[in-house]
Parts: sequence; C-alpha cells; structure tokens
Amino acid sequence: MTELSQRPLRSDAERNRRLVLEAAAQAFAEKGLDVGMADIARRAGVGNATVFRRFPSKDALVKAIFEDRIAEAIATAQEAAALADPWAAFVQCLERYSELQARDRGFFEASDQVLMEHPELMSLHRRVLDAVDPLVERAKQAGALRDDVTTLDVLGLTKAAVACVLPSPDLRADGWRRPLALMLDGLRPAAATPLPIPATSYEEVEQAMGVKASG
Amino acid sequence: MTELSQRPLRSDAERNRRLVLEAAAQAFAEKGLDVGMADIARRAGVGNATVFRRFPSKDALVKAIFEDRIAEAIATAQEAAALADPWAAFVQCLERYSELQARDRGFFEASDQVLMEHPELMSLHRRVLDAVDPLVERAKQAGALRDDVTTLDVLGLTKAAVACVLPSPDLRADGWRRPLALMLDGLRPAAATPLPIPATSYEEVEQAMGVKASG
DNA sequence: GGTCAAGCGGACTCCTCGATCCGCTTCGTC
DNA sequence: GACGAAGCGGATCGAGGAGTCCGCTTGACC
Repeated sequence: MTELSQRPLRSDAERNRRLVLEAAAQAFAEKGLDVGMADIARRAGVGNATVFRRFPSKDALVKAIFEDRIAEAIATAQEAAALADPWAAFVQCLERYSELQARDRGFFEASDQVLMEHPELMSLHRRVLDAVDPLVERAKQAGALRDDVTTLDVLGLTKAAVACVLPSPDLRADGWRRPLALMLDGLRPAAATPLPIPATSYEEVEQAMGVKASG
Repeated sequence: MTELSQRPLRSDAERNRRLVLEAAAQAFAEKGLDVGMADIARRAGVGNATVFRRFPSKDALVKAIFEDRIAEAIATAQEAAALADPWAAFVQCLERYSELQARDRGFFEASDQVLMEHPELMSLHRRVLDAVDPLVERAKQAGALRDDVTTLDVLGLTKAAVACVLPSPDLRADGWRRPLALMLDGLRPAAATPLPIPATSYEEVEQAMGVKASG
C-alpha cells in the first residue's frame, strides 16, 4: 500500500514475510497486542529488522493481521447464512464470532483499540456488519428474533460474552457459551421488554471514532 | 499494611496523600490503568517522589483505589437490597454496578487485571459476590429470576454490558443500559432455555487465579 | 560462476515509564 | 525561634520496547 512499486519480493523475503505474519498472529492471539516486536521476531526465527522491513511499524503489522481476522469473520457469517433455519443461522454466526474473539486475544482487543486509533479501518468493521445484517434481518422476518435490536447491538453482544469470562488456561476456553446463551434467550421476541435507550446508529459510531463529517 | 509503625503522618504529608489518591482515582477513571505515575503526580500537584513515598509502587496505588471501588460496589448492593421488590432490587444492583464500571475505566480494567496479578485481592472480589448473592437468591425465590444462573454469571453480565459499548465521549455514557436490558430479558424464568455448559464455581476461579490449593 | 542489488540480523539509538537519590524545605516540638 | 526529623521534588537510574543502521550474506539473473 505504502510501497509504490509492486515488484515481487525475493523468495527468501517472501518466506520471511509469511513467517513473520504467522508468528505475529500466534503471538497476538496468545498474549494480546502488547507483545513486543522482538518477541514476534524471535518466534518467526528472524531478526527484528526483518520484521520492520516488511511492516514499517507495529501498527502496520497489527492492521495486516486484523484484516485477516475480519475476512475470517465475514466468511463465518456467510457460512452461517447457508443454514436453512433463520434462528439457527443467526445463532451459529454469533457463536463463531464469539469463538473467534475468544481464541484470539489480539483480535478481541483490536476490535476496540484498532478502530479507536485507525478510523480508516472502520470500513472493514462495516463489512462485518454488512455480512451479519442479512442474518439479523432474516431472523427478524421469521419472528425468531426480537424486532427492536440492531445488528450493531448483536455484534456487541458477542464481544460482551467474551469479555465477561476470564481468559485463563485453567478455565474452559468456551466459557463465553454460557453468557451468550443467556443473551440469546433475551433476544427472542417472547422475552422482549421495551429497551431503555435508543439504538446507536452506525453513523454515530463513525463520527465518534473520528471519521470527520463533512462541513 | 507494609508500614510497621502507625505513627500518624505529618499534616502536609497527609494532605498530599489525599491529593495523590484523588488525582489517581480521577486519572484511572478517565484513562484507565495505563496512566503514568508522572501524570498522576502532576494532577496531584506534587513531585513524583511524593507519590512513591506514600505508595511504594504503582501496584500499591492501584490496589488502594481498587479497594475503595469494591467498597462502593458492596455499598450499592446493600442499598439495592433495601428495595421491597426482589426483581427491582436485583436490577438496580446490576445497573449500579454497571454504571460504576462504565464511569471508572480503571475499575473496569482492574476487575480483570488486578485479580489476575494479585490473587490476594480475590477476597475483595469475594465480598462483592457475597453482597450480591442475597439479591440473586431472593429474586430466584420470588420466581423473578431463572434458577440456573449463578451470582458469578450475573456479575459477569455487568462487565459484559459495559465491555460491548465503546468508551467514547461522543457516545452516550450509559450505552450499557441497552445490552444490560437485553441480558435482563434473558434472565427471566419465562425466557429460559437450557444453558449449554455448567456454571463455573468460585473455587475454580480462585484456583485459576493462582490461589494455590493445598497439597 | 560472477555480479550486485535485495535482504539479512544483531547492535544500537531514542524514548517512555516505574522507581530511587539527594540536597533543600517544612512541620512539629520545646 | 531553634532544631531535628519528616517530607519534599527535580534529577537521575534502569529496564524494556519501538524503530534504525550498517557490515555481511544470499538469491536472481546473465
């Protein structure tokens, strides 16, 4: 993106690039975004300069991996959409998305942090939203999902479910299933009581994230 | 605690101690636990050495403030217990606890982080649990709250509600009300469907947090 | 196989942040 | 008001992390 020429990398450079990406993905997933670049370089088996040669900054590396995860998230939403039952599809989508965040601590942290500091990545987040939206609409149409929740609400709940369980190797990794199930019970039309405050629109989020409105 | 003698502080020292505590509370609340000690000292209008003279480490300062917040949380639970209606009391307790976390970013982060790194503070957390427990039991007895959730589940949900809204000054500060309401709808007996995994016991949490079991 | 730009990695710089040192100041007491 | 201990804060240290430099190596192409 920042490089002007598209000349392909030398084979060893390309190999190292992939090693770095894999090492970084693993490191971020395990320890979160706070791992040092030196740690990542060590895991990849390369010198730290090599990391910086491919990714001009830590931010760039985080962004690269974040984009991968977003793509994964979108893929799971599309997979879920293939299910015949609207509610089952909706549930599977949320479960997969929760699992993705629970398994990858970096991704979990990034969804807040990266968006806060890199408004240009809002478009990626938007694409997840667009991928999940049809599932939400279909579930609503089928009368399986209450009408007064937005896709943004629903995505937030996956984060919520993951956030409320402690990430300890001594506790089960799918602890999010329990809070998520509680939330799903609250999402059924029969359970609905009026919500206390209006939904936040996507435009409000964009504005709050620093996407400057014109004028 | 670490000081042996209980000789009272000199008046200026006592005043500075309070200034530091107030500054730290404010700083942590606004920016989270990552604020620097220098920043806190500046806010308090004292030199950084003064901060360290009263609190031997940043950890100690965080712990001191964490203990204050825990006391607040317990107080709100007890306040809520005074309400006649079991469900209303339960809801108010969760709302106040959510608000406390939403208003104080440091407290929000601390509930994870401090406990992870300071198992000795588990007892404080336990006291919150014990304060909320009667409210949960009463709501269950009254048939207002589903039977298969634990107090630990319920406390987790407050964290969840706060976690899923972005902490931006441009978005409403009580955004947690909406997810919390959804969760409350899922907590009513009528909404209940079987939970997918068993509850985590408090003992499991203690063990995972590093409270070493005997033997 | 020879050439050379591309690539490499470890040492290095710079900076932030927690924590300490030390000469000066202030409170409390007589 | 004199005195000593307690307290003060700016200067400083040390660890750790992001990012750079530079002499050596290696892959690509003839």
